[in-house]
Amino acid sequence: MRTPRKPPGGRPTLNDVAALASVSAVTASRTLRHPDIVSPRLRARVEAAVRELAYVPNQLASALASSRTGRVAVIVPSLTNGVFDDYLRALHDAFVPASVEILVLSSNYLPGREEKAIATALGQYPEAVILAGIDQTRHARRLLREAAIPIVQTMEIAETPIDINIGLSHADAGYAAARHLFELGHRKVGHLMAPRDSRARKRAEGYARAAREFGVEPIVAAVDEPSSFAIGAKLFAEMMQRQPETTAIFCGNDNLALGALFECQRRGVDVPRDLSIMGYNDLEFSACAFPALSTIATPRYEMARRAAEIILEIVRGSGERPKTTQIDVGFRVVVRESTAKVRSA
Amino acid sequence: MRTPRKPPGGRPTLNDVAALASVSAVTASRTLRHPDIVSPRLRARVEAAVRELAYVPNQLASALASSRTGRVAVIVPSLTNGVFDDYLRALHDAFVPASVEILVLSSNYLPGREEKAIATALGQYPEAVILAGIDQTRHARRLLREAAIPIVQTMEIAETPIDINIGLSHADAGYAAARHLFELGHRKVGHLMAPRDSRARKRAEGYARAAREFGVEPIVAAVDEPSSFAIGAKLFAEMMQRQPETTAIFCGNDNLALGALFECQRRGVDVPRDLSIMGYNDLEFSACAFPALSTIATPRYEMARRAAEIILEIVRGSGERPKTTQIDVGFRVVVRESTAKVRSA
DNA sequence: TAGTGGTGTGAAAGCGCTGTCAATAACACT
DNA sequence: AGTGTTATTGACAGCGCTTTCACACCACTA
Repeated sequence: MRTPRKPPGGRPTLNDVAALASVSAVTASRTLRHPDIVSPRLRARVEAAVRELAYVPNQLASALASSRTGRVAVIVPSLTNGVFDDYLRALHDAFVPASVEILVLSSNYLPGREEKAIATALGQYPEAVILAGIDQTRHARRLLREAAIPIVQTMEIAETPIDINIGLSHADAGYAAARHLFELGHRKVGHLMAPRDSRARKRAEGYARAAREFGVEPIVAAVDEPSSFAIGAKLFAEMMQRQPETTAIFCGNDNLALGALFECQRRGVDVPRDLSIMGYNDLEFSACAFPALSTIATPRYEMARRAAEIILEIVRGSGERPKTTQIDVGFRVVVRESTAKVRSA
Repeated sequence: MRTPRKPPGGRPTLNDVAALASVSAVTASRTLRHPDIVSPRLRARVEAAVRELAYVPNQLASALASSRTGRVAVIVPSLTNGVFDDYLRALHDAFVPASVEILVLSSNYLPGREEKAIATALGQYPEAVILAGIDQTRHARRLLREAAIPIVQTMEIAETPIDINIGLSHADAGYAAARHLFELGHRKVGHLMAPRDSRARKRAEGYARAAREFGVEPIVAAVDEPSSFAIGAKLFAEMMQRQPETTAIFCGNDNLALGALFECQRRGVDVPRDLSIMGYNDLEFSACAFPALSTIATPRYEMARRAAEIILEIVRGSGERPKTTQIDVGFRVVVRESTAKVRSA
């Protein structure tokens, strides 16, 4: 005589619902899953039982039995970073109405953490995985490939995508940002960056390329910390000490840019008269800052929306993969008030 | 002769690992779960098989069998909002090392959505639920109670908590913010708010109470949209049109405050000489803005950290509930540069 | 040599649900 | 009444894993 493993009286199960409604478990299951194919009387009975017991289906068991989890895993480097606001909002907007759950994991910009996050995510048997970035470890790539589900790498364009890829070239965008400053006549153009983000490193490459092209020396201030407003101010201070004659800066992201802008205001440096500031990402505050930040608009909402669409298409639809497996969503140079022609001193 | 439901050749299972390592499934399971109680030789064999097959345990099946999901559900009103950055970071910091998974769901500040999110969360059989806010619907409260797991309501202090409650009084904090301005001699003190957030409404009550106490007329500009920098600018513009003689504003959050500050700069309104601005939350940018924003510091990291600690204590520890079930973490009035004595005009 | 206790491993059952298919009920028609 | 057709419901097995308990094996003691 073995004792039952769990004492009775836990949360109600489908069997409890079925018993209360005097039907079989299968029928109860069907009623919940396909309410429109059972008779109305039965449906009413089952639904009453559900309410009466405050029954919540065990999604674990359901997923295990049906091998459909209705879940999509999203792995982003950081939650605490305006960049992924629009991105996650787009995913919500697309997936919630389709009653697909979103499992968000964060990797803190560490490839090792990302690999772990990917393994964790795959353990949940998601029906697709959306990644921010393209720099997965070897093992992570293998795990993803063997999962045999749609994998979407976003944010960046990859040379060799794992599967589907929607993004833009951060090197090109960084180049365009720097070029914008050079074309305004600036020659002492600094770059502020937080290199922990691999995409920031690519933007820096673009900046370096532009500098080479215009025949000027790159000036970079970097710090290995998560980027923030305060870091922007700090890097700006550092740069002005090292290179006081700098007339323009390109910041690896808008947070750094705004931090730098604040520091300018604090020091009485007039932007853009004395110094031009170029941001990156076009976050919400960038348009209403004073002066409004010139920046690179990256279509983050768009990227995530399209990722979601493609996934829904594959998972819900015919199951066929779209032919286009790589989409370059591009970027836009947004010129506002914080950048201006260099003063012919 | 029934065909198998799933074609073979999907992802490897524990059985595959066991077969490759020439052991039974039980042993393989044990090896993965308690590596230190099996013989080293065996462990090496099993681990080799795991690597060879790129095996990822099916967390669903594991959770179902053990009725332990190792998962905590977190329901926040918004991901796209600096307020929950520290909060989620604290949860990560506490739970990830304890290998507890965090399931983050967002309710978009809609009680109906929150109820749905709660049901979804409970379907995952989390071992605890952390809620931001205290305004759950009746049915949601019932579901939570019947789940018989630790429920932590955070951010606000509740009259009648569901279970554990860690927060602060937003009415008192709003009162303190307004009072700070009144004590600086301001009498025309406006309040900018986005009332979709119920905590913002409570701060507004505190503001109204302070206004009553100081015998002045409350002036409120509100808009039923998610708060943002742009909305802050817009509400400020609206308020200055209606009440041009306003000398101070209390903003329901720092985003609104910064938006208002930008608008001041744009209009040439000197902060704090012409106008004092008080924010709320003490987000990262508030300290480095120029002028640095006076604000109310809410210990969001702390709240989440303590929530996590209590949960880990209950789940991992003795299983006993701590006696203290409600913690008021308080708040701090942070006076920086954006608020000053009213000019005796 | 039998007995003891510890260590390492495996067989069986079942977590809560769903897919499949068979069974029944309900109805129209010849 | 008998047959066929459709709408509705139920029995069974199994998803991949863990728990429990039994068993095999070994060294050691008496």
